[in-house]
Amino acid sequence: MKRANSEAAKDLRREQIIHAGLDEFFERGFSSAKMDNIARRAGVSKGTLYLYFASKEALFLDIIKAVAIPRVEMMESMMVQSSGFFSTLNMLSQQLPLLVRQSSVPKVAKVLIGDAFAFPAVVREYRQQVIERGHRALTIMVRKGCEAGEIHTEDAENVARLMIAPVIFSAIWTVVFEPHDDEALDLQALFQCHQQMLMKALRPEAP
Amino acid sequence: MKRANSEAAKDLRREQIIHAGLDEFFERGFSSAKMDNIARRAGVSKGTLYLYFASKEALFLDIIKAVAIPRVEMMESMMVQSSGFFSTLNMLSQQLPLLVRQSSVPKVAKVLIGDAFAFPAVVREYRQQVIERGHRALTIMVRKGCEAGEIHTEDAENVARLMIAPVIFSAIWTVVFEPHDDEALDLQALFQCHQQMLMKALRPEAP
Amino acid sequence: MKRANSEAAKDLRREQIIHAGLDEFFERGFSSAKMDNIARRAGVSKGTLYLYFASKEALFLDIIKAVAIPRVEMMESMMVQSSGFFSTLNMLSQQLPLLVRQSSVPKVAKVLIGDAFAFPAVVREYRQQVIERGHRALTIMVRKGCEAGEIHTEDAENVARLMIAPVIFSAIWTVVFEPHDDEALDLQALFQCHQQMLMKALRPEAP
Amino acid sequence: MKRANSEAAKDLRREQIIHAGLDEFFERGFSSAKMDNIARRAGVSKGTLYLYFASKEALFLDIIKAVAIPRVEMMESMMVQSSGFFSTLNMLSQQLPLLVRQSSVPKVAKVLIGDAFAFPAVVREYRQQVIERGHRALTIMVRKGCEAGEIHTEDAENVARLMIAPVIFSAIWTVVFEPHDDEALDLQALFQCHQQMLMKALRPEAP
DNA sequence: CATGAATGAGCATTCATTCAT
DNA sequence: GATGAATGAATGCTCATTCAT
Repeated sequence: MKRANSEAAKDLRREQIIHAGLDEFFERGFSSAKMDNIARRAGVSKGTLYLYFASKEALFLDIIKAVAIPRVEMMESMMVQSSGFFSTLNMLSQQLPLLVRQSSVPKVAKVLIGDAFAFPAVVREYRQQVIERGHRALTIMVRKGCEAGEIHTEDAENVARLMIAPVIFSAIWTVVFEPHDDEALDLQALFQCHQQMLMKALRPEAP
Repeated sequence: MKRANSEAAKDLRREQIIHAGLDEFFERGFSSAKMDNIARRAGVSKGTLYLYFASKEALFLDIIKAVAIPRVEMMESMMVQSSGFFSTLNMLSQQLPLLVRQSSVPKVAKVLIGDAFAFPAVVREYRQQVIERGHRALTIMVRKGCEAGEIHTEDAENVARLMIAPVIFSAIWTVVFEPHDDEALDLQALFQCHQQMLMKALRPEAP
Repeated sequence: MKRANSEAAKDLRREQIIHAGLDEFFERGFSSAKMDNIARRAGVSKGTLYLYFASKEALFLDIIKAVAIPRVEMMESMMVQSSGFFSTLNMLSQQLPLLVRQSSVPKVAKVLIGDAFAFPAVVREYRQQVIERGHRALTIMVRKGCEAGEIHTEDAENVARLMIAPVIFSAIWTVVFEPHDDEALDLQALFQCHQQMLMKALRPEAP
Repeated sequence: MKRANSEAAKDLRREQIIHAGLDEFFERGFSSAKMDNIARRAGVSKGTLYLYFASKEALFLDIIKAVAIPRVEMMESMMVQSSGFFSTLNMLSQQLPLLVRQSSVPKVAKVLIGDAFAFPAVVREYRQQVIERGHRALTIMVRKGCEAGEIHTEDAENVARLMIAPVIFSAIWTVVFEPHDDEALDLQALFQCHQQMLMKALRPEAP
C-alpha cells in the first residue's frame, strides 16, 4: 500500500479501516471477527491496523463511535425544528425506511446486540448518546403535538417507544433475515401503515 | 457430580447443560462462549458435556431447538382458538410482558441476532418455524376480526407486524440494556398503551 | 457380559481381551489404540479391562509377552533337533510362509517397530528373548551343517541373518501393504526361490 | 527466531521443520508426536509450524514426500545405466550400507510401518512410487544379467525381492534395535556376505 | 465381578499482537 | 509508514482412568 504521508491521506486510511471493520464485525461479531480479514477488506496489511488503532477493541470502539453519533444528531435536529406533529411524522415515515436500508445503523445495532455483554460501557454510552437522546426528542415532539391539539395521549413516553418500535423491528429483520433470504420486507408499505395507524390512534376524540 | 444412571437422570443432566449453555451463549455469543464456563455453570466437568452433546455447535443447535419450538406452539394455539379479536388482544397484552420477562425467548433471540451469519441454517429454520408461524397466526386473527366487523384494516399483514414490533423492541431492550442498567422498562404500561392505540387505530370508521 | 466366576472363565476373558488388544494395537499403534475400542472388540465394558490389566501399558506389555514367547520356543526346538541342514531348511521353507501368514508374529513385529521408542525395555527383551535366541539357533544349525560337510561358509552369523531376512521382508510386506491392496505376495514361491538360492550359495565348492 | 523474509530463507525454514518433524515422527510415531516438540526441535514456536504447514497431517505427508521421492530416483538411475550385473551388484553392496546408515530412508520406513493403517493412501503411494519402481528396476537388472549370460534364474521377480530383503532387514534392525543398544550390526560384512552368496547362487551352471 | 458415567490432563490449532526489515 | 513472519496464550475436544451403582 502506498504511504499515507499527509494528514488527509491518513484520515482516508482510517476511514477505509473503519468501514472494513464495521463489515467484519457486523458479519461475525466482535470475537469471531479477525484482524486479518479486516486488513484484507481494507486492502492493508495486518500491521498497518495497529498503526491506526491500538487494538482490536479500540478499533471496535472507534467504529461504534464513528458510525453512531452523527446519525443521532441528524435525527434530533429533524424533530426539534418540527413544524407540526403530522408533517414531521410524515417526513419520518419517508426517512426511516432509508435509514434502515441504507445507513450503517442496523449494522451497528446488530453488532451491539450481539456483543452487549462484552462491552457494557459501550452499550451504556450508546443508550445515553443515541437511544435516550432519540427517545427524548421523540417524546418532546409528541408532547408538543398534544399541546398544539394535533394529537392526544396520556402516555407520551410509551407512545414515543411504540413509534420507534417498528424501526427496531425492521432493522433487526433486515439484518437478521434478509441476508439469508430472498423476499425483502416492504418497508415503504410497513411505515405507511404505521403512520396511518398512529394518526388514527392519536387523533383527539371528537367532543 | 453424581452419576446419572437412569434415563430420567440423564435427561435432567441434559436439561442442566442446556440451561447453562443458554446462559453462556446468551452472555457471550457463540464464539466467545467457553465450554469450560458452560461446564462450570452446569456443575459438571468439561468432558461430561461431550457425553451429552457432540460439539459446541451441536450443543448450540440443540439449545435453540429445545427453547424455541415449544414456545411457538403455545402462542399459536392461543391465537387460533381466539374468541374474538379484542378479547385475544387483551389476553396477549397480558401474556406478552411475561413472555418477554420470564421466558428464554429474548435470550434466544439475542443469541440468534448476534450469530445470525454464523448459523444461516438455524436462522432460516427459526424464521420458518417461529417467525412465519407466529406471523401467520396473527394475520389470520386480524383477518377474522375484520370479517367479524370488530376491526378494519386494508393491510392485515403489516398490522400483524406492527402488533408484534413492540415485542421485538422490548425483548431487545430488556436483553441489551437492562442487564447493565437499573431502570427497567415498565412492560405492563407499554403493552397497555399499545393495546389502546391498536384498538383505536383499528376501530371501524363510523359511517 | 456374564460374570467369570471360575478361574478358567477368567483366563478365557483375559484371552479375549489380549486378542482384541493385539488387533487394536496392530491397527492403530500403541498411542492411537483406544481402550474403548479394545473393550468393544472384546465384547466387554471399559471398566472390565481394568479388572484384568492395570493400565493400557500393562495390557500392551502382557500382549507382547503372551504372543511372542511361545512362538520362539517352537522355532527353537524345530531347529535344535534338526536332522541335517537341508532337511531342516526344507521344513523351514514350508513352515515360514505359514508363520508369516497365519500367526500373530507379523502383527507383534509391526507393533514393536511402530512403538519401539516408547517401549525400549520391551524391545530389548524382545530382542533378547526372540531375536537373539532365534539367531543363535539358526547360527548353530549353519555351523552344524558346515561341520557335517553339507554346506560351506566362512560367516555363519551373517548367513543366518540373510536366511531370516526374507521372513522380515515378507512379514513387513504382508502387514504394511497387503491390508490396503489386492495382490498378495506369493510366499510359497518366494521361499521356494530363497531355498534354492541358499542351497546353491552354500554348496561346498568342488575341489 | 530470526525473520525469514526471502523465499530462500523460507525454504530453509521449511527444511528445518521437515527435519525436526521427521525426527519426532520417527521417534514417537504420528499420533504420539507433539507439535510442541517439533517446534522446539526446529527452534521455532508452535505457531510458526502452522505458517508453513496446514496441519500435523499435512506436515507428515510433506515429510514423507520430501524424503522418499528423491531417494528412489537416485537408485533407479544407478541401476538403469548399469554396465553389467556384477559390477552393479558390487556398487550396490557398497552403497546400500550407506543408504541404511546415513539416509533418512530407514526413518521414513519405520514411520510408515508404524502408521500404515492411519495413512493407507500414503502407504499406497509409497508402494507405487518407491517400492514398485525399485522392484521393477531391480527385476530388469536381473533379466538383463540373464540375457547377457552373466547369471541364471527362472524367477527374476523373487530374486529381486530376495536381493532387497537384507536392506529391509537391516533398515528395521538399525532403526528398532540399535537406538537402544550398544552393538551395531556390521553392515559392510553383511552386504559383503550377501553379495558373495548372490554371485554363487546366480552363477550359471557349467554345462 | 461388571458397568459406563464422570473426570481432567493433554494436545492440535487459532489469532491478536509484536517488531525486524 | 508499511509489511508479514513470528509468537504463545487461549480453547475445543479426546481418552485413559476411576468409582458409584
